[in-house]
Amino acid sequence: MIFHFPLFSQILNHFPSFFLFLQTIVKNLNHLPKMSEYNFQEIEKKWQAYWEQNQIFNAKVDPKKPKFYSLDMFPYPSGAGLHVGHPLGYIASDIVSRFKRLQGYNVLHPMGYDSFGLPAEQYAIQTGQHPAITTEENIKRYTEQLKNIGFSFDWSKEVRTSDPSYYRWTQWIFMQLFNSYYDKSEDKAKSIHALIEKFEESGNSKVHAVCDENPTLFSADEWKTFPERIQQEILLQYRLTFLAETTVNWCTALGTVLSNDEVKDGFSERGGHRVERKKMMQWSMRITAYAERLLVGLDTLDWTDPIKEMQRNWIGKSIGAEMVFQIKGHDKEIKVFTTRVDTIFGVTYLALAPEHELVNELLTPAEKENASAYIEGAKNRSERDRMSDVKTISGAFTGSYAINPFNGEEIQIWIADYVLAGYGTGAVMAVPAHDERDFNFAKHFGLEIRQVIDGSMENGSFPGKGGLIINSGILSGLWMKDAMVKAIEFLEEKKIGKGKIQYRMRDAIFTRQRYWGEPLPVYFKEGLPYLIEEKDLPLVLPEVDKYLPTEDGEPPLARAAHWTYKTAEGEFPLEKSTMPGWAGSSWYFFRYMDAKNENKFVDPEISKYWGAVDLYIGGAEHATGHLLYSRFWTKFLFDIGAVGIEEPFQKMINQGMIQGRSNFVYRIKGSNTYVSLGLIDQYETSSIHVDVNIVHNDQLDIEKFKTWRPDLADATFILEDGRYFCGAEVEKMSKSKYNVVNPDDIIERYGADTLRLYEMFLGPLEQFKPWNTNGIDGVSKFLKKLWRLFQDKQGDFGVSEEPATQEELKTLHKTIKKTQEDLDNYSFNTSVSSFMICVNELSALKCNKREILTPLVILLSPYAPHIAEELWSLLGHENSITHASFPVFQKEFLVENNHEYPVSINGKMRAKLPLPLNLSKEQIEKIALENETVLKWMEGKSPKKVIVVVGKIINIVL
RNA sequence: GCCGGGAUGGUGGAAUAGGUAGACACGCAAGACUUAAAAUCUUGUGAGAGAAAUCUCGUGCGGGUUCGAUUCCCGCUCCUGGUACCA
Repeated sequence: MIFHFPLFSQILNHFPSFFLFLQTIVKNLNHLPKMSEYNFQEIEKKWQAYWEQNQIFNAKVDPKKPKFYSLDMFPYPSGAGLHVGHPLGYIASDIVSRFKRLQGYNVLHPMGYDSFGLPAEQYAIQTGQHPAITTEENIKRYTEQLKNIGFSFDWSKEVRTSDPSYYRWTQWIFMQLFNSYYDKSEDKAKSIHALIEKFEESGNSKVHAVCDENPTLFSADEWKTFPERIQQEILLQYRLTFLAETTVNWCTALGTVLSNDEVKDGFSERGGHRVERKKMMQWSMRITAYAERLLVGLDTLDWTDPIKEMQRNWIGKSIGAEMVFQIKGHDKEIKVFTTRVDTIFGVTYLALAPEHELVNELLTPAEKENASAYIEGAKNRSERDRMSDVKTISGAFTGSYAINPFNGEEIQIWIADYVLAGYGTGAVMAVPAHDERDFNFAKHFGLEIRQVIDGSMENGSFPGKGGLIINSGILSGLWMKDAMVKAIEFLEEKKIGKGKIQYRMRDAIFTRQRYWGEPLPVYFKEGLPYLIEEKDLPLVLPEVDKYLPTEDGEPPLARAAHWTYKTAEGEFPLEKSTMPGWAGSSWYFFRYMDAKNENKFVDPEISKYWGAVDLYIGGAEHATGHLLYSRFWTKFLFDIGAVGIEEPFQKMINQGMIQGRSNFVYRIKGSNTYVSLGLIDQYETSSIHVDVNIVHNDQLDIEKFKTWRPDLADATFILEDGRYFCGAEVEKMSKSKYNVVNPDDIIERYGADTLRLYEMFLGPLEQFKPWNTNGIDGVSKFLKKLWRLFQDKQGDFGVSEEPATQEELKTLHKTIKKTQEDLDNYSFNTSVSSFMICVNELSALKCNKREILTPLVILLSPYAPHIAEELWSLLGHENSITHASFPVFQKEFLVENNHEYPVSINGKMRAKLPLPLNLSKEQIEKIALENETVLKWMEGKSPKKVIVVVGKIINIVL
């Protein structure tokens, strides 16, 4: 406000404000803190700058303090910026982080960016803009938005997966995987050199290691005579990351490999081009080596059961047996995996996947034409298509027969696309009587159905688990379990099979034919892969003229001018594929600990101190991808001694997505007239999305609406009570639905503290819920009310030094207790309520005592840190409130002497009796039965039973 | 299909070792302050009946256990997330 020299009359007119003005001058002279109305914009800027300048949240290793590592899933910085749904989890973890600091923990709370990814590449293809530039801009925007919310992130530890100083270590980890194999006897990854030593000593027949199917056996002498080429080929069968032929969805028109999601009915989702299943050399990670440890490890984790269950299903352990069937008139055999070897006498046919290696050989001339056509058709359907189409039963007879080794019976061999090439052996022994799919198939093609477990076949097939085996030769009369054991004994005795554990999980493909990803530190000599030298890391992504594949279908890196590697032996081509999105995100939680280290991916001493993540917050959509890969890499890094923990995320919470809430206006068809919601049934209207930011409490801001789009300038309205009400619906938050709410707008209007409180107040963290800005006034009012507690009658800062009353202390300690309990349960929404109750009660008590307000401000500081810092400093503290201690709950303030007993008569609450808590059951009963209201309800009857629960309730049964 | 999660006022939600359903907010209504508005404050607000006291009903639906059920058990309906022929 600008101050003019006022005329006397004006002074009189503005007497109160002039008086205040003088008073402010006086206060300033006395160096008393001055206080105006709650100006969140000024306060929030001030404290955000203070935190940054003073490095308040910089986490340093401190062995004297207990540590707490609180982590958010880092975002992909998209071009659209943050919407109001993104920070939900970040706010929750920030509250926990700040709370833990108050409890004396040394807290590591970092943030960074998962900045390799498709959208930036897609944008680059369209515009020619280098993805690094787009990414940089997006990160800048994200960081700015995040900083506005006042998170206590330690920004000095920021990581970006697309930064060469970061991905050199992603490449380094890849190299370690390349240089390792999985030793089954020791159940851990070991150096490939140890394997070479074993080969030199005794060949590979005694090696117990995870490797490709059917490795060729060799002796030590043979190994030594192999040329390097052969040796390298063999080693590749053992390395934890390896090159292998994999079937991919190849789209010639796009010149690229597509994911299953991108293929619909054999055509690309984008563009609708033909997609074929093609075998391609791809890098893979032997995650299957860790299947059992990934499964068992789940038991040690504090995650929700649904997430653990999803991982268990994904790993998909099944215990069964593998056995071979001889083929009639053929020297080859068919290997099958089954979990129900007990039903072997019920097998009436074998079914092979269309991709099975033997199918073509098995076709007899009579069946050839029909079956070949079937195979061709099935091949070009993606696995997902085949699996989602359960109802259509299809298959073709090969004309060949297999022999059941248990009874010598001849059974037909069929080709069926319900059998998947990628699981087990790609061949199934079909038992129609006890497997639903086999049953449907057998019925469809009129094959025999033979029952071998006692029970009724009325409802078709039945699994008969635990049942009695019948019609089964040597197994007849046994219970399922015993039959399994006996059958496996038989197989092993005859050397035609063995007990086997099968996992559904497959090795993870590790290459993408894309530009914007980490280059693999690999070059090729005579077609075989070799690692570049460690001193040459990082292998920096080269510049290319276009971000598209080459004309002959090579990945974009093939466009780079000199994509080669020089060694003493010459210059060799480098790998042209890049790493997948999950590479960088599988270990970032380690890098945060020691983000600037140039010699190691993390210093062992530092990683030992911070250990595992104590609280990980993120969406459940990463349940099987990111969380499984991170666990895999952590276990590997543990095996090679690079880190000290086997599980990265001890505790995890999955926040629910925030959905959008769209608003609609209703236009009368063929006009520019809009009808308010309550009147739409009187007109023929069409509903149109309207920007939620020009609607408040479902009432349209008509002036803003008219300027929203040029065609609306002359719109007319049919109102209800002079107001225009909009319709609403919950949908995904997206630009096209005009329901995106930007945190920056909320912060500008209400402040970051209000945003933080409101996001928490919205409901339980895990729950899916729509964002609705209606209601934000409640928390905004709450903060203003809190502010007023610190103001005296003149509106200046003023707190009383008087000791607090019992009632005031009770209010405070009730809130301390609740806040602490809620934080332990991650129930943030109820904490906000309890703060409101507390401030309401203190306002009613007109309490402005330092003894109460100081601890209250600390309680609030994790939720609303800016206002808390400001009040804290007004209370005379020099230090940040971050360094304060969480108030100690004292239960003596909550001790009650009386309880208002609800009196129920026949289960219905009829009266209330305030009684001292020290009364006995008998005394309470006596008083209750003499009470006037109670007597009225008893209508002169005598009670059958009186239940008294001391401190709770009285129930009288008539 | 299978495996999770859920359903409570006009709205978001609260309350589970079984013990007063609807805390806290939003919205709405009335009032105070104000020349006026904003802001702020006060009161009311599950539904139905009644002038009122008060009564009846009420936590998706139908049963059950219990003195007492939003909470536990059985059977449904609907919504939602995951997964998809895994032999």
